[in-house]
Amino acid sequence: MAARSEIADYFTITELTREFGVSTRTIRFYEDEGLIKPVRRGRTRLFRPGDRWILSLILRGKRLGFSIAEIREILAMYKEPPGEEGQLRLLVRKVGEKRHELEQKRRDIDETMRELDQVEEASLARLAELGVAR
Amino acid sequence: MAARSEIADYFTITELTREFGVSTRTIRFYEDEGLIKPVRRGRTRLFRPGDRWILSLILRGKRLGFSIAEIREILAMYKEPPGEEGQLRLLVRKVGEKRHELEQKRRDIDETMRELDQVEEASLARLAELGVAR
DNA sequence: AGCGGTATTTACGTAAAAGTCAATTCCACG
DNA sequence: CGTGGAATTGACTTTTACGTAAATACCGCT
Repeated sequence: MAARSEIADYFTITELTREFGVSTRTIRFYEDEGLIKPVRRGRTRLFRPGDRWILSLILRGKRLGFSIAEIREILAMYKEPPGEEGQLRLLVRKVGEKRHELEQKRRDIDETMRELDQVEEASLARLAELGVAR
Repeated sequence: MAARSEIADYFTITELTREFGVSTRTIRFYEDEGLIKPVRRGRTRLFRPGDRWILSLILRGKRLGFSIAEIREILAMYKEPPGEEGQLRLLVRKVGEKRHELEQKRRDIDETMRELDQVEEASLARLAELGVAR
């Protein structure tokens, strides 16, 4: 039973590669970048649920076209809110900016979807013609 | 009046760089990649409205995290639908795949938005506490 | 004819995000 | 105890998407 680490609540790196479809190199890269910090037993990495959660956040960010640097920023927002007022206001502002970016992406998706709909419609219409003609 | 090309309906490369906030290098790169095909007067590029439209599609694709190769595929879908049935069916399938990708991105955006909402809420709550305490 | 400004071409450079490869190291098992 | 399979490390390589610089060309104006 090599698939499951013996002490529960820990994932091995290969479990995560299988679950998320990424390579070990990729996960190690994110660790080198300081995004994930798995604990170690000897030299081998042990990923806790929190690490797994962060990995999923990273991959989600990548799907949305965010760079590692941007993902790092987003992750930073998820830490406990700072105690100081100025930092809090700054955080609120950053959240607002990210929201605008995401709204733009949503508009981009909607437009693209509409265009794809038209492509499909035209194709189906053309197929119908062919079907009738046969 | 160097800003506007004298024969209407044509845009110069710098007009486009200004409008879209990209460099001439970027636009030329997309041309090298075969995505845009401006006409030439001598050696200088003249962009027609269609070229401008394609450029906006490319940049929209980039905002959504698509690679040049993926954008090339999407653009290919926008050409007149093929006449042959097999090609038409293939096109319809590709459109479906892209739609799934976009739907995934939309889910990703929604999740991220929800998390940002929570970050903002927590921050505002913390700010309120500080306000009260002062 | 000369000049300033804009475009083009060619070629090399580079940063981000991994892939690949080789050399260990660590174990659990027979 | 030694061996095969998973993990790690470090170094080098690759791909993508442009940046940047140098040399050259063209265009309208004076």
